[in-house]
Amino acid sequence: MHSPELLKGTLQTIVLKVLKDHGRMYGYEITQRVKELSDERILLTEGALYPTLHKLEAEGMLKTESESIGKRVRKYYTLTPQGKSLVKERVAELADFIKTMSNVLQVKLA
Amino acid sequence: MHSPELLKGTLQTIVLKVLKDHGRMYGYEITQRVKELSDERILLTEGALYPTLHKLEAEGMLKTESESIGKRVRKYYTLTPQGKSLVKERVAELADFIKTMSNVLQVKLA
DNA sequence: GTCTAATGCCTAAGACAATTATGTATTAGG
DNA sequence: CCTAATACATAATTGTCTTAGGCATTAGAC
Repeated sequence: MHSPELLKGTLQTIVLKVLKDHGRMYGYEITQRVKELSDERILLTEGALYPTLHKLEAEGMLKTESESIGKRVRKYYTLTPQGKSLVKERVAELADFIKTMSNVLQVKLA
Repeated sequence: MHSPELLKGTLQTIVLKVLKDHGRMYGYEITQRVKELSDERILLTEGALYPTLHKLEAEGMLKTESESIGKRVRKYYTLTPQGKSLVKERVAELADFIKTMSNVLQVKLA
């Protein structure tokens, strides 16, 4: 697990990007996917994830559909067209940030 | 300038690393060096820098010497042996974080 | 058959690092 | 003379996240 401080500011970008690549997903699924992609290093907490999803929805970046699985309800999220634009922006921004940090730290990126 | 949220958690690492590479430095000098290394993208604010330097000093990671330049006083910071260990840790941690993020975002790092 | 871990959603209180806003003072340059 | 750059510093506020709750269903172990 990474020092959680480093994750700050990256959560929205991660969520958006995973949704872009995978399409329709529900909250829990997103946490699992990120866990997998990050090799257990990024463990999204629910207290951070759900507020973020709700915020992105309120801003019109995501739309939702609820689906019943047995007696359980799943809430699926999909990117809106606006959301798709935002992903590009955010990913570009974070990629640029990563490159800048690599320069400053003079770290080689294999 | 980057979205400032992304910087969170990286400030200590940046300061430590710059001090390791350049040796004895004073606060203002650090801001200028980081600005240069980051191609104007990372502009350390004083409200963040000085508290960080003081904190690292209080933890025994840095030692200080004051020097008079004309009527002005400069406070020079140098890494202690403990500080040198910390740099390695922090840089390794951040490098690992960067790699993880690159995987999750599937960004190519030229 | 019962108990635990995993699945699945959610909100609220608090921590923490950084931004923004100040304050003070010196020095170089137009 | 006045402004921008140099140089230090602290306080109030902001924002994102962690921690800590709460609720309910389902699969699997024993």
